[in-house]
Amino acid sequence: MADSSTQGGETLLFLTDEQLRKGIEAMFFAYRGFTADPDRILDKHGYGRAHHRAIHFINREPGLTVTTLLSVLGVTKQSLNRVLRTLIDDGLVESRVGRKDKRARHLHLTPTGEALERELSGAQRERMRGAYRTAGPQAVAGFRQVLEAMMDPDMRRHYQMLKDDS
Amino acid sequence: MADSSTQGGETLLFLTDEQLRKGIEAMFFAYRGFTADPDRILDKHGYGRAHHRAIHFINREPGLTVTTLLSVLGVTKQSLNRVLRTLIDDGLVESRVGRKDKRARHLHLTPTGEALERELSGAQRERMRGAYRTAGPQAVAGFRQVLEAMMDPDMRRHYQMLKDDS
DNA sequence: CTTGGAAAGTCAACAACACTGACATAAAGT
DNA sequence: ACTTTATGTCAGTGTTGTTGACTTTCCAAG
Repeated sequence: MADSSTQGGETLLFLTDEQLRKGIEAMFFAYRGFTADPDRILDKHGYGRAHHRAIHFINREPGLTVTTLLSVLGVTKQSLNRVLRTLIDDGLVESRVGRKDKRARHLHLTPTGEALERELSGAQRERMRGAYRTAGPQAVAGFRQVLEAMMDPDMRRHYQMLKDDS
Repeated sequence: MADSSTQGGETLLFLTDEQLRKGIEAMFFAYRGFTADPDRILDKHGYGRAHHRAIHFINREPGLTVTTLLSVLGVTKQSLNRVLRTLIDDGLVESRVGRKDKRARHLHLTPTGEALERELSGAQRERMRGAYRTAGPQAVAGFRQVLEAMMDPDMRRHYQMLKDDS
């Protein structure tokens, strides 16, 4: 099982099961840290992780439609609707009828929504910034490369859509 | 990539909000890919992610006690107990009364449990192996360094307990 | 030897967040 | 005119997490 593989002329990696498991557990434990800070903030406001995800992607791409958000998040419309409903009712998200296509609803954050978004992403960026600083610039590049390779192709498309600064 | 310079011997990273957000989304999308394969397998067997986590850590450290597992997973005993109950009733996990301390229950996988563990970890290792190969050996080191730095200290202890091979 | 507390298990209630299925409406496209 | 798309909603269900209360077992300290 702890095999090394020859990939026709490509880089050879000798990966033992132990090394792979270490990577698997790193994902598990790191993801917990990754969500810990936002979870605390969300709890204060009476929201959950699902609200965070919606807010994040509405902020990333203001005016995106419900269908687009649905495909990014990978959940059912019933599930998203429950979350979106509360955010709209609470005045964090605005749903505007499309001008060209009047069926579509374009989602925007209100000033209140933007304030929560900043609070959430600020905490998460601090965690990310700290990890980056500890690990160093070389590590950051590798981190992103491995994560990108780990995504399903559909999700990678959404990811690569984001501008990069690199 | 990440701009860097040296100041007082320490490497400084100049990280824009866009770069940090890219890292945040990488975590989000990658974690989805990371759990996708096991989720499909678990579904076939009528289990969920919580069962997977329990099986994983019992396999990693056979004979660990319920309390230890509780602290690794970071859930309440009521929540774990529900999951553990089904795994024991289904004959995947064995709960042995401690010899020294008869209150403690030491958890082991049965052959059936080990079979499911191999199925699950095999799929997850394949995904990890593929990502590693795509990204290259340099990237793998960075990946692990950033993830480790992202963990909460308590979780990092559990992570570092694992032997490494590297 | 008694007692305090730790380890484990269980019951009940509840909440967040996902799912399926069914159905309704409006508007766009053919 | 007919079909498809986008959205929203109602109802029901399942997994996984939470609190709180309570019991049994049993180690260990007084």
